[in-house]
Parts: sequence; structure tokens; C-alpha cells
Amino acid sequence: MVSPQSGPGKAPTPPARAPRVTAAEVAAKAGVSTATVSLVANGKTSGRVSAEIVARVAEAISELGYVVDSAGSSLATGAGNFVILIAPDISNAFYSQVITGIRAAIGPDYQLLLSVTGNGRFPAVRDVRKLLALRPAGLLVDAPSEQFLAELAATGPLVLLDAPGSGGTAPRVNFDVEAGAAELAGHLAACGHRTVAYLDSVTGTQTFQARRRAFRVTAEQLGIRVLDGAIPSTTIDLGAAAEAFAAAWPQLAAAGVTAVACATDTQAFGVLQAARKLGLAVPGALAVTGFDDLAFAGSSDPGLTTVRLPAAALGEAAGNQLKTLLAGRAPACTLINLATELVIRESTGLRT
Amino acid sequence: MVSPQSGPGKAPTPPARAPRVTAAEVAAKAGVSTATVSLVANGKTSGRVSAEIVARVAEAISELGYVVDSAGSSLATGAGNFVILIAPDISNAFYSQVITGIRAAIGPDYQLLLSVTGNGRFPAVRDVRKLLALRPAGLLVDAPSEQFLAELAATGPLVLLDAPGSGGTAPRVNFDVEAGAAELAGHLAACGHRTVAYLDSVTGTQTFQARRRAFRVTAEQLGIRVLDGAIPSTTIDLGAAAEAFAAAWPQLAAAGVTAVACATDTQAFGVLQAARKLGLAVPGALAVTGFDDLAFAGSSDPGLTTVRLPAAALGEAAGNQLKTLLAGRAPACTLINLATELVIRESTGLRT
DNA sequence: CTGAAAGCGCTTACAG
DNA sequence: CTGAAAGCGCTTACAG
Repeated sequence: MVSPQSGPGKAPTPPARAPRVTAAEVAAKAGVSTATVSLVANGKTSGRVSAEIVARVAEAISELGYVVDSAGSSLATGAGNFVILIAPDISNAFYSQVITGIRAAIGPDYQLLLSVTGNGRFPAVRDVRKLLALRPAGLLVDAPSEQFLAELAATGPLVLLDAPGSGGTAPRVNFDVEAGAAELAGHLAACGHRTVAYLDSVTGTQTFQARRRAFRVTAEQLGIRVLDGAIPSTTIDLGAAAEAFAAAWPQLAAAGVTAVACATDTQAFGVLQAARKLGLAVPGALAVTGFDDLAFAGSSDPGLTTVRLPAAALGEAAGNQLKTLLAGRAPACTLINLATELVIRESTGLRT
Repeated sequence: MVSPQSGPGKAPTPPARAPRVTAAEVAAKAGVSTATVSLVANGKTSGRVSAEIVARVAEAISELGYVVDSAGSSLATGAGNFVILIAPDISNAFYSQVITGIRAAIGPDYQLLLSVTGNGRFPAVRDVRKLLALRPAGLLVDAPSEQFLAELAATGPLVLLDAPGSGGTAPRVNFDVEAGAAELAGHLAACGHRTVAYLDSVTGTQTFQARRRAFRVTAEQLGIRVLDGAIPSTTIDLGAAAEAFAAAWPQLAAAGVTAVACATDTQAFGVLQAARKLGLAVPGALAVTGFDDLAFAGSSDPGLTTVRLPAAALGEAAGNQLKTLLAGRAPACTLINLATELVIRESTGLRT
């Protein structure tokens, strides 16, 4: 009958923390041991606890509003009941769909928490360790750099998202960015472009290297000259991309550049914005393209030609892989490659 | 000298978890007790541990790569060293800046984790409890509903963001959305609009009620008729807003609506997209406005007139308030109201 | 079918 | 200045 609210002797030392309901309180109320409470709370009762007692304990749990304490549980079992998604830029609109997919896949048994890092940057060793010290049940890592992956070395259930070419044994779910990049290069060639610049993301990430390389290779096969690095790489930030492009434009113009391919839609929007300020007609004077197909791509001025990456499908596939891992099984398929698709809008057009 | 990697008797039962370095191992290596390791690891040594021992332990810590285990620490102290931000739609581009502000303010002592919920929806009681069971050191809650706040009742360090009019005693950092909404109404009146529709967010959230109410009140004072609910409220999603607007347009047109004010930029982008598909000239046939001033607002077609909400400042102020709370102090100021500003672009214009 | 007890890794009075 | 010990809340063999 330990009523936490009414205990007169409760030490009021810390702030006004909510009184934590413990298994011991539930046990007392139901007249059983904490071991039994644990069994019931975790649904491990089959053939181990009588139906009558299960009912009694369940009632006490719901009356008291008991929730298994994560710290205690983690300590005893080795890991908590939550999963952490690490991504370089979670606030990118792109992740909204990825996250929705993940949640749908992992279900209600695990909480999904996001680790936030700087703009398009990955956390330092130090931060990774702190994250691991939290004892997540599993980790989802989006668009990791090689270095990051190395630091992460062998840490329990792990699924990689959008991580082409990474070593290691973790299951991966990728976009077929190469096919998309090639298709994009083909489109620009068909539009008559002969000299283009590529604006890359500053993140040292495989997926961006793959986009850039595939674009370049196909473009050059088709007789397009690709000015690599003519625009310094930027974070995945509209403003940063706008600035970088504006600064580089005189040089690009002199070199005869008629199109800029960007590693992400967000950067492409920045280029569009800068182009407008510079008085450049798009696509007349300059064509612009991205990767992602964010919802905004349909309402930018002009609409953005971009390589669509199926974000929700990525999240869902990754969530499913992780769930398999968490259940202690090996995924049937260790590498999933999702098809991409070129979406043509007004930001590119036939050159006359 | 317990080297975790080399122990031959290590049970290989679970997956390939990284060997966890414990305080006991550090203590053994440094020839001290775990109590001393704890003191050193937490920087609580001043006047309690000799410089020589501090150095010895620190060296062992860095050699072993020891990180204080969050579960153990949480259990012992009552709370972990991380903070959770709960927001209805974290993948909104808006939060990128809020998060940056928060991180800058709380510094490296606390990890920032985001709780992800559905599109513009708040987590259920069940999820909140699971979150609290994780024992966060503090909570930041953005744009909460009344109901959510009630469920949260008295749970240690808590700061509310963009939560006008909420009861309770938690420190709050708000936008002065009323002033912005009034300014917006004034602008539409000056442009000659006489009948406007308001597209609200479906979230049952104070900040949205405040935006809507303030807009309506000022608009009506200025002789504008506001069609409330003529467009059903939507989630903060471009596509949902586009659909809702398109479906409602025949009715709006019949009622003489010449402008749509949206609760968020994202929804406004949806209306812009739908208007384009319907062949409506913006702002000629229809003016559109939002709230936020996302980076995209400058590159939509046409540029979006919107009430700028200083997102980074919000995050930073909230982070500072929380830090004060975490330090056990009471914030000097319990309600911070950040100024907003109307940004006029091409999506609104003088009516002829 | 049920409970007593050990142990997960840490922190914090308390002795010395 | 330093360490032995209790305790945070839970889970899991192990007895019964």
C-alpha cells in the first residue's frame, strides 16, 4: 500500500519529479513478487504465470500507471527498448518520410529517437560513444561516412541506410543513385548541354560520392564536360548553396557552363534562388537539377528536375531489417537496392 | 588487468556487442576504487582527489576509451545526461534551426534526442510514459496541445516552446504570433482583400489557435470577412494542404475569396502548388500567405509572403532556460516572447 | 507456478 | 584524500 503521492516522509530534495511507480509498488499492490511483475509487464507469462495472477498484476499495473523503467531494464538486460537513428541532417524534409517508414516498420515495441548533429555533419567519436552509452537496442545510420562507420565498429544491431559501397557486414538499404545519376546525365545531354558544373555536399559520404561519380562518368561518355569542384561543396543548406553558386558564377559563365547538377534538392533550391537574384533565366540561361524530389520540388520557381529517391520505402525497408536483427535473426537479404527515377520539370529544358 | 577483448571465457551469447568498458576495469588499471573513477569521470574532483591520482585515472579512461554508462548512471542519480525534444513534426525544415539553437545553448554536457511522432500529431500517453521511462534529464516540448500538457504533469525540468496560453508553471519561450498575425491581416486589408479563407493546422495546438484568432480579430476589425473552416484543417504537409485547398476552391470562389492565409509555410506551398494546377494566377486571382519564413519561402513560385518566426532564437532561448533548470536554478524570466515580422514577397499584391 | 537472491554499472553518503 | 558499501529498478537463472 505504498502510495507514492501520500508518503509524508518523501524527500523533497530534487525538483518536482513525478513520483516514479516501481515494480515493487505494483508487486505490493497485487500481492506478488517483483519477479512476477516483471514477467507480466514484459508479456513473458505463457506457461509461467497463472491466468489469475496475470490478471491481478495487469490490473495493478494499469491502476498505478506502471511503466517498466528503462534504466533498470537496460542495466539488467544489456540494452534499452529504443532505437536511435543517426543522420547528418534530420531536419531535411526528406527525413520526414524516412522516419514515417521506419516507425511503420519497427512498430510500437521500440521507441524511435533521433540523434541530432550539425548541418550535414556527422557526430564525433565522442558523441557516438555517448549515444552508445545510452544502450540503444539498435542503431540506424543514414548516409554515413567511412570514418564514421569505422568508429562505430561492431556494436550490436545496426542497419545502414543510403550507404553504397561501405564495407562491413551490416545490412544495408540503398538507393540506386547510380542509375538515377546516369539517367540525369542522359537527360542533360539530350537537352543539348555540353558544359555543366556539379555542386556536391560537403559531407564525406558514400552516397554523395556515388552520385557525383556516376553522373560524371555517364556525362563524359555523352560528350559533356563536367567541371568538378568549380563550385565548392556546401552543407545541405539552401543559403550556403546559394552563396557558393553566386560566388562561382562569373567563373562558371566564363567556362561556358549551362547547367548545374546538385547533390540534393535543397542545394538546388539555393542555386535557383541565387540564379534569380543574378537575373539568370532558368532553364534558358541555366538548367538546375537535384536529388531527392522533396515535396517542394513541385512548387519551386521553376519546378525542379530531380532524381526521385523513395524515402518512405527506404525507411520501411531499413526498419524491417532492424526488426529482424533485434529478434536475433539474420535478414534474408543483406543488401536492398531501391530503384530511383528521374522526374523532369521546368528547371531543365531543350537548349536551342 | 581485465582486458575485455581477450577474456577467453566471455559468453558469446548475444550478437556481437562491443565489449563495454566499465568503471571497474578503469579502476583496476589505475589502481584505485570505482568511486574515484566516478569522481574523475564526472569532473567532481576539486579538493577531493589528488592531482596525481586524477592524472592516473584520466589516462586509464582515455586509454580504455571509457564512457560512463548511461543506464547505470541514470539509475544511481535518477536521470540520464540527455534531453528530449518532443515536437509534432520534427522533419519540418523549421526545426532545423530550432535544433541548432538548442544545441548551441545546452552545450556538450547533454545529448539532444528527438522524439518522433506522426505528421503534426502528438504522442499518446503511452508513448510519453515510455519517453519518461528513459529518464531524460529534461524535456523540451514544442507546440504542445493542452491535453498533452496535462498528461505530462510535473515531470522535472521542462521548457515549453511556442506554447502561448498554456497553463502550468513551466518556463515558456513563445513567438509573438499575435502581432505577426495582426500585421498580416493589415497587409491583406491594404492590398484590398475583402474576403479571405484561413487554412489551419489540424494539431490541437495553442500556437495555431492564437495565430488564427489574432488574424481573424484584426481582419474583421479592418472589414475583411474571414471564412473560417471553409477549408478543412490539414496536417502540416504540402500534399494534404494542396488537396484540401483544391477540393474547397469551387466553394471559396463562389464566396468571393481572394486570399488564403495558411497556418504554416508548408501548407502555403501546398496551396501555391494546387493554385498552379487550377490555373489560378497568384497573386492576381488569389493571394497566399504562411507562417514561418522557411528558407524555401524565398524560392517558391511565387515567393511567399509570410510571418517570420525566429526559429534559431527560439531554440537558443529554450535551451538556455532548460540549462538553468538543469543546474537547479530558477530561470530569471519565466516567459520569453520573441518578436515576429511580416515578410512581404510576391504571393500577395495590390488588388486592382 | 512462484519467490528469494544475485547482479547489471554507477554514484553517494559515510568512515577512515 | 580514498575506499567499502549500500542502493537505484530491473531481469533472470535457480530453487522450491
